[in-house]
This record gives sequence, structure tokens and C-alpha cells, in this order.
Amino acid sequence: MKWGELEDEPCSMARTIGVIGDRWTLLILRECFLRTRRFEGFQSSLGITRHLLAERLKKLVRQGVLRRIPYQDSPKRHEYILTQKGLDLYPIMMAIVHWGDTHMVDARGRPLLHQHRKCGKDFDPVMVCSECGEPLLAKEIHTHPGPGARRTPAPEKPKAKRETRAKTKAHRSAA
Amino acid sequence: MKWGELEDEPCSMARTIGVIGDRWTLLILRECFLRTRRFEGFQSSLGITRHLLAERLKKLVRQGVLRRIPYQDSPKRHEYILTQKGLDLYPIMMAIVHWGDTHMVDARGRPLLHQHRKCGKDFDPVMVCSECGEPLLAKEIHTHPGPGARRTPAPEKPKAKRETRAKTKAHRSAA
DNA sequence: TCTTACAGTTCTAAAACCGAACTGTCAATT
DNA sequence: AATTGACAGTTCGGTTTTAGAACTGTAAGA
Repeated sequence: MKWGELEDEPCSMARTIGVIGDRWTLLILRECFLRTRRFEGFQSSLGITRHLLAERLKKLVRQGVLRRIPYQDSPKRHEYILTQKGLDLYPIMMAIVHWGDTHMVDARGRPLLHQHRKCGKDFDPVMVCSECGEPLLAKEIHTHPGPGARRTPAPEKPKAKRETRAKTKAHRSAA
Repeated sequence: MKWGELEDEPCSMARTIGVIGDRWTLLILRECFLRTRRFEGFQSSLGITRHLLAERLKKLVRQGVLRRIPYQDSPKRHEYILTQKGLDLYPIMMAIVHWGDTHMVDARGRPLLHQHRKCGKDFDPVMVCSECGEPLLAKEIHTHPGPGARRTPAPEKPKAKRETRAKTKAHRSAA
């Protein structure tokens, strides 16, 4: 599977990964949310090579995550700002940061704190159910095919094929 | 910056990206949440090369995201299951899927729906503030350095240095 | 005129990835 | 006893991506 093919997969996650699923893109986006807008700004704060930065920015613009806006035209210069589609990536960023805050901090503690203007407090992001408002636990979610699912889960070979998984021989008695 | 160095950055996002920030790792994790546990299972559903799969699984185990558990010992065989640290990645996965559902679906609609066992309904994940429970908007969040921040934002050169950003010459009058 | 800021582009070497074949253990067949 | 198949990797040659550093071009300021 090549990078370009991800966008065509019948999976929202694969498609999203096709857009933001590489290290530099995620880091560039972080900078965007921290208000960086210009080429030099990204380059110097990330240490990304100029070549790759130019490529990634182009890709993000193509995909509608960033918009390239002129801010002067003596020598034509542009800055990159998040579109609504880009701003909507915020929950992903917060979820990533929060996991890092929980599992990857050293003894010194969190590098960055987040304050919610609405209530004035430093907060953690919590993911809840849009229907009942309860926090989501992986165990309590059941996934099922939607209208855009693949045509068939492909039974492929009608030949034996033990079964999908489990039981294969996990039922052995002694050790 | 090399892959290995990301973990040492004073940024929870960079550190997290060091763990899960590549295309295959994210896809492998998706499979984990969909209950895949074994090498062949990952390989056949993802189409990843066996070489890379072996590497990624090793890395995830090293990082404590997966645990490698023997399920038989005739020929020693193991399966990979999510640790608590791994399960905690769930909000990231959901946020990614949700963005894809919102911005990357074709006319047919979502490939997958998610049902919340607690309330029985198909839902969308919503990220809210842990303190006041309100949904988080990027505009309403202010970030500030925490205890684990970098020693100094490095003033570097005391020489002129116009200013950080903006105004540079954005104040031109006509077009 | 010389230097600096800014936004890229070009080029070579190094690292990562792909595809396909190969290794090794054991169970079930032939 | 030899063969086949499932499973979990490992090895290897060739292709892509990245890294690193230098170069291009416009315009303002000293």
C-alpha cells in the first residue's frame, strides 16, 4: 500500500492517516495551533529540512487543511493558516498531547499546560459520547458497518479455512 | 531530528509522535482495537510487509503499548494485546476516525459506525473540558509553560532581530 | 554596494520501505 | 516416513523518502 492509496480505503482512519499520518505533518500542525504561520517560523522551530517543509505545506494546502494567504507582494510572500477543516483537527492534537502528558512525561512534569478561557482553569481533554455525554471507554464501544462500508468482507475462499481467529488451538489444557 | 530524538523533546506531542506517529503504527493500532491479536492477522488485513510489521510490533512492545503474551508453546507463539497504556490511545483513534468521518467521506457515507453500549446509540466523540464539561474550541484555549518546559525559550541573539513575527511589513497600505 | 530576511529549489548521500523468498517449529495428512 | 500447511518471523536486493547543505531570487536597510 502506498501513501496515495490510503485516501481511497474504506476506512476513515486510513483516509485521515493519508493526510496527517506522518511525523512532520503532525508537528507542522502543532506549530499552526501555536500560531506559527510562515515558512521560516516552521523551519526554525521544527528543524525540518526546507525541502520537506515546502512539500508538506503544499500537500496540506492541496488537502484543504491550510490556506495560503498573501501578506505582502513586494517579493510575493504568503502565510499558512488553518482552514475550518484544519481547525477541526484540534481534538486529535489534544488527544495526542494528553496521552503524552499521561504516559510520556519525565519527573519534571508537563511541558505545556492548557487553560480553558471559558472556565479559566487548566484542564485535560476528555472524550465523551455525543448522545449521552458519558466518557468513552474502548470496551463499551461496538463498531458496525456503515453505509460506506466495503461491498463485501470478502469470504474469498470457500475452502475450509479453520475460522477467522481465536480458538485455532488456544484451547490446549495443560502447560 | 531523527526518529529516536523525538522522545526527548520537551513536548508531549513530539514524544507521542515518536511512539505512534507513523502510518503503519497507527494502522496496526486500529487493528488492535478491532480485536486483531496475531502476526498473520495484522499482516493479512493491512498488507504491511512482514519485515516492517515485526519491527513495529517490537517497538510497540518495547514502549509498553502492547504486551506479547504466549498463547501456545508447541511452537512458541505469542499474541499482541493492548496494555492500559495502549488502551488509553483510544481517544486519539476516535478523534482521527471522527475527523475522517467529517471531512473525508465519499457520497456513500461512513464506512463504520460506533455504538455506545452505555446508551445504545450510534455516537460521535466529542472532546470536552475536564473542568467545566464544555466542548473544547481551539480559539478558547490558551497554552502556557508547565513545570517540564524547556529551560529557556532561548533569546539567542541580543542583536536587533526585528521581532518574532507579524508586523514585519504586513502594514503596507495599498495593493 | 553589501548584508539580511524570507521563501523556496536543487543535489547527493543516508535511511526507510517494498516485494518476494527463505527459515524453523509443529500438527495433520498421505 | 515424507509432505503439506499454518504461523511467526528473518534475510536480501532494489526503490522511495529523508536528511543536509548549498544555491536562487526579490527587496529592504546600512
